[in-house]
Amino acid sequence: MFFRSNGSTGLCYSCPNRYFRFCKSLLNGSSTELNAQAVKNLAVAAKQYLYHQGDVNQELFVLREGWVMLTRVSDDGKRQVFRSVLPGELLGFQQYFHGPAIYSAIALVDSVLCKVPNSVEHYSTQPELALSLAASEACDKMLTEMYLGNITHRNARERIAFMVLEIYHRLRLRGLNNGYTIQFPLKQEDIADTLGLTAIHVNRTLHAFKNEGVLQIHKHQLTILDYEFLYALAGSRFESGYLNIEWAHIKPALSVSRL
Amino acid sequence: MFFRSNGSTGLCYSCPNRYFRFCKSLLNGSSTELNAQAVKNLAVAAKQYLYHQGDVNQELFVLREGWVMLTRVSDDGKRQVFRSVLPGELLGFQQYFHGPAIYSAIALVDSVLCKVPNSVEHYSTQPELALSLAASEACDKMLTEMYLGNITHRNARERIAFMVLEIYHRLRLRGLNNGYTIQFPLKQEDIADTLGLTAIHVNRTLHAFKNEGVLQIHKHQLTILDYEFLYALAGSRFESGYLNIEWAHIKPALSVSRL
DNA sequence: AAAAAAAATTAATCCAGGTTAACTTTTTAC
DNA sequence: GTAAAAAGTTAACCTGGATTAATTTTTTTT
Repeated sequence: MFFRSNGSTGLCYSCPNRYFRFCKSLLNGSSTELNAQAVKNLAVAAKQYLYHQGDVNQELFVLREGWVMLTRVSDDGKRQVFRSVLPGELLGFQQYFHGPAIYSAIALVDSVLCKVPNSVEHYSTQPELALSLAASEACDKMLTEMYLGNITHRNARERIAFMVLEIYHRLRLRGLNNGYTIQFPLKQEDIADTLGLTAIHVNRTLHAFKNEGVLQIHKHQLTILDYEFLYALAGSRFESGYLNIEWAHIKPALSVSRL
Repeated sequence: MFFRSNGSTGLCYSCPNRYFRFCKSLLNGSSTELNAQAVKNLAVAAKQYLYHQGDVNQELFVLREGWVMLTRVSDDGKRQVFRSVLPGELLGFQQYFHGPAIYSAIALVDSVLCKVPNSVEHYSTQPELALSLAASEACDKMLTEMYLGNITHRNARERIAFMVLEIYHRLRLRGLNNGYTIQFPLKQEDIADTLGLTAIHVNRTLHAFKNEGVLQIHKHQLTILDYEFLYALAGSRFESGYLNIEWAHIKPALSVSRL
């Protein structure tokens, strides 16, 4: 990991994430010194932890590029995967600044993060930023609630269909798809620990999907072969389109056109 | 439902929830006109909906007294229970003000809510309030994540043990317990729809707990008979005590003493 | 390029919790 | 106070996904 200041080069002004809510608030801030100019970049190599559960004094980051996974091992030794953090999303906010982290953050591919100012004083002078933070937390909460709804009362095929579509759509809104193909660094065990299944059953299900011509994963590339089928399996979870409320309002052009 | 203004009577100043973070911020606000004085009370009878999924222009509330449950029926007809809202907690915030609600809010017992100011302009003049909002969302997110972790990879007994302890502790922090007994308006079907079980299996499990002298529910009163046993079942979820981080910091005296 | 480690694959067996179908008790409505 | 509806209870049977165990493929390290 290394830090590089963004102050003089003003990387924010050409960042592909600059239209995402929190970044926009940073750039719109009345005091550039406390906002975009104060952002520092941080490179993290694949498989490196950004921080570990229990760490204190953690910073607030926006993922600039790459893929970060939030995960936690509980006392009974079981591992829970909370979610993936995709470019433009915040990570590291906690209700109490500098309290211990409840989960670890690991970069699954080479990633670049932006460390952003995070102090009560800072937010006091930038109320819009504090509100963006609340919106970001509300968005994460909604995503978590969707997963909760997906996992309670739905079977393995439906869960996996949901997860694949959810991630596909989140990447597509960022233009990070190539048709129906996306980069997909999650292992089968990661999928299992996200959905409350065993890696073995995830394997069985993915294999069935491949045989049925629904979906295939090969060398960290995921291709959706039968979108309609997946949608029919997972669809009722997307009904109100609340998955992408935030992004849709920010990058409307991207959210519908490109495929 | 009826509204009553809080302005002249200043109900906030004697409210038992006034030390909870969001309310404290309201009371601390520089402009009392825009804060505590602007709060309006709203009474909702048991079994009445406060709002329905899909409703737009919903307001932001703090639950003053009572019990509100957040629930949603998805396209496939299945019902998901998200969580219970207990006194002092916020409900109704969404990333986009006045966007459609993703779930319904129903009062399970006669309840009183406080409608609080909720507009961009308002938060702009009260950055501390916006930050409290972010903290509240982060707290909800954490609770949802805990449930997600509880439900993935844990069996029915453990899930129910967790849920009972979680709710018991949240009530106890508010002094809303009577020893090991609490008011418990949730039906077995509500528990099932929260935990991803069937009502029948919840019934079986609760019955077993009763026979084992662990726990009993009778006439909407829940009594924990063997706390240690429940804790051993659900315990590893409480390990870092992050359940009550927010409250512990605000009402430390209550959180440990009374039982 | 070889060795070691990690991840994916496959099969056999088993059980926690779902499903269906009564039936009983409690609560609500009139 | 009675009827109707809702909630809780119980039992029999069944299945989706867990468990265990072994093997193959891929990735990483040296």
